[in-house]
Amino acid sequence: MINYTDELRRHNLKATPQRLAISNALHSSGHINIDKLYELMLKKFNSISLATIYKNINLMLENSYIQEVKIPQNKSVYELTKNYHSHLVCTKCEEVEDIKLNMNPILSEVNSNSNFEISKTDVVLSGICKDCQ
Amino acid sequence: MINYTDELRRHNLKATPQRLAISNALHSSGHINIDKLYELMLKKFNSISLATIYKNINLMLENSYIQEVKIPQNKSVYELTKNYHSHLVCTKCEEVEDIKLNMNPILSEVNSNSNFEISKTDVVLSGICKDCQ
DNA sequence: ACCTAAAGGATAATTTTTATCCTTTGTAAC
DNA sequence: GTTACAAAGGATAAAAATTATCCTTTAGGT
Ligand SMILES: [Mn+2]
Ligand SMILES: [Mn+2]
Ligand SMILES: [Zn+2]
Ligand SMILES: [Zn+2]
Repeated sequence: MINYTDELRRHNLKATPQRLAISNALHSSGHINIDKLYELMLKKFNSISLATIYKNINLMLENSYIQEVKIPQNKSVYELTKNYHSHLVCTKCEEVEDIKLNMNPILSEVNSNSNFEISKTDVVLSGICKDCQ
Repeated sequence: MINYTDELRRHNLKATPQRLAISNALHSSGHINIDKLYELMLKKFNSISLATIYKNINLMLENSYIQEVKIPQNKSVYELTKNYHSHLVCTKCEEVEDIKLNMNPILSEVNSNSNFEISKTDVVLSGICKDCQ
């Protein structure tokens, strides 16, 4: 149970109990979609509003406290902002893993092939995870 | 104005006028989202139903006639299925370009770092396109 | 302790997507 | 070319997802 009060404030977000709980849910799940997050939050706050979830997710995204990861053929998942990394998505169990990949080969390839100035790379690799094979 | 009759049938899709028009819209735009596609189609069929657009996009996806590309912070775009490639997205003009990238460096990196069996890679590079810089 | 802008909850409204139902049509068999 | 029929289109209702509104509560600064 990490205390995210300071981290929230650093992103100009008031440290409400709901936000602290969302932070911990994101931390312990790693990556989670809106519906699952709402389910989890209902266990802690039996009358939390779905609107509160949406409002917070959107505000946290605006303030870069969290990031959205778009998953092929599935709902987006959200995670606490961390150092740049790519994602592995298991098509069986739907689990999302972080993986640190060196993007230099790709970035230099783009550089030599086009005049595009890249500012962000989103890489999602789909397949079967260790546990599912 | 390419005739997509055979290509549609190859994917077990009846060649209706609406589907032929959708095919051509996808071909000439390269990548297009649902709303823009609907706008374009309305010009050709002034009474086409939005439901027809959705039904066809979903069926075409199921039959692998088209592919969805999830764009960070934006709506998904759709394209006719072609050989594997990655995407460049301009954050200014929103244009989506295809780019052929060699994924081997990444695939081998994953192989040495984990037991994940990759079957598909989705790479979206965001930045500023040639025309916008 | 007090003040106030911001956040939460309840819920309405809006937007997005899917389902339904009836009419029309693409296409295969004759 | 005609026929037959499953499939597709259009209109629209329904459902699902997301956002807005409004009033109450509260976090955090003074
Ligand atoms: Mn991650
Ligand atoms: Mn493409
Ligand atoms: Zn798995
Ligand atoms: Zn551009």
